[in-house]
Amino acid sequence: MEIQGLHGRLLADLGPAITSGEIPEGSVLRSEELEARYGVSRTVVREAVRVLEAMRLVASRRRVGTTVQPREAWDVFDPLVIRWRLAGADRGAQLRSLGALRIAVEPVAAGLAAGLATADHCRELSALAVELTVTARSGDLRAFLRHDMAFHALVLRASGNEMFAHLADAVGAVLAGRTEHELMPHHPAEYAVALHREVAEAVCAQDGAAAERAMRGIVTGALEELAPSDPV
Amino acid sequence: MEIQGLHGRLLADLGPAITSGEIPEGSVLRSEELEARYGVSRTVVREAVRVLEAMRLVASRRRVGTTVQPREAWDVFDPLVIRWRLAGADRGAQLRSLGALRIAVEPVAAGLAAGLATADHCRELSALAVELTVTARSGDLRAFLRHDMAFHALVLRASGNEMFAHLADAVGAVLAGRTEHELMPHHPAEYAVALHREVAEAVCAQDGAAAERAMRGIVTGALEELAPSDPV
DNA sequence: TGACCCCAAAGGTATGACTTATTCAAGCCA
DNA sequence: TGGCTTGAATAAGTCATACCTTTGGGGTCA
Repeated sequence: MEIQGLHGRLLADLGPAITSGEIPEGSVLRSEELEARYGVSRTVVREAVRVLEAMRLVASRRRVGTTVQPREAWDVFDPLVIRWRLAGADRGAQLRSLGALRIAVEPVAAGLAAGLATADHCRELSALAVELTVTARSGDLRAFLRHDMAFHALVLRASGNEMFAHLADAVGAVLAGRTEHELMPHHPAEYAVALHREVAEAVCAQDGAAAERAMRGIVTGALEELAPSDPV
Repeated sequence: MEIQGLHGRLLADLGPAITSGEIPEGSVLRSEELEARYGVSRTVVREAVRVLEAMRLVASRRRVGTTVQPREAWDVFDPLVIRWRLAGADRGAQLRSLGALRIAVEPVAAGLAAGLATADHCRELSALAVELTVTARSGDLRAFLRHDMAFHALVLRASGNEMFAHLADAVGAVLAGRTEHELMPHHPAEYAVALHREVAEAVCAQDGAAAERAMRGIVTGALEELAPSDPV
């Protein structure tokens, strides 16, 4: 997944530095300076800058240099930007944003999936619901996480909407981040697991409204656990 | 907005060619060939390719070349990818995807906005609702579109969620595409305009549930007009 | 048949020369 | 004084070329 080559390394260094605020908005990076700092050639610097520019993290102008853009300009849907922000100081804000996005998207995706899911989808979803139940009871958080990610990714894929499907990674990152940061109880709440079973059943029964309702319960519950006060 | 420079021109040429399927999945582009075809230097080709690679439209490998990726790999949230697809053969699929995304996001955004909107937001939203009513009645579709885009963008911004806010352009593109392609009745449906007024009122009254309900009415209605049969 | 090796092909990197746009300031005119 | 023109400095943009590195594929040999 990681971009290879020197420009990839540069990108992996500059990107997080910008999204974390270490290089603040308005900073000016000059090519020559970057060449010297990283000991690479113009070619490499230019390619990395071009990619950052496509993400709207920076903007280069002649005679001025490459300016770090204000955060409102950033392409916050770019997978790399999301990952960098989740790994850095912005983690909290990013998790809240994604939480709201989940609230919006996942219930609708579940509703659509109920109308489109194949028999295979249904089987896999049911199996995952069982796994979730088992691993929640045994307290195996790692396995629970793995199945939880698979469950949500499957629903998003089964929705038949490519944009929803592409949010699977981001949703997975949220779930993973929650577990990594010990924001999960040692045994996942039973009500949440029950809701997952409900989603699976509703999808298999092609009951879109029920699937949507159950999924809405899951995501709103998740956000409340994360930030009880401020649901933005 | 458009990226300047030769690499920008290359990008603006290759991007649409790929998203439209003119250059099909699996095609291999060699740098040398692109240099010749566009009469530009290695530098320029490489920078353009690097950006396309960041969008996951292509992947380059040594000894092989730059391969066009399958559409499932594309970063479908990238603003440029969205624009290119809307402008090309994929227009229909892209509009349906975005329609579903609107159904998911806009009601939630309206609900959040009700809890966060400032007095200024409220004033502007109410003013836009009035404009919508007037221009709908007079049949001035161009002005109606302009205010409609402003209305939805404002709600998304007022939601306080940066990811929602960034969808404003995409939503605007959907609305614009609808008008451009004569998919609108000459006089926008009165029920839709009434729902816009309801959203404005609910947001001003800080009634999140009502705002969400009214907005849901708008977006589901919009999608049904667009594709009565298949709401994916 | 299969394992191994070698080479050519294509991208990756480095570098120097040159071009072009843009800012900033000095100078000029009103 | 104030605004306008002009010119020089600067940093990005482009080009051409040379060389490095990886890797797929074909050929060889056991």
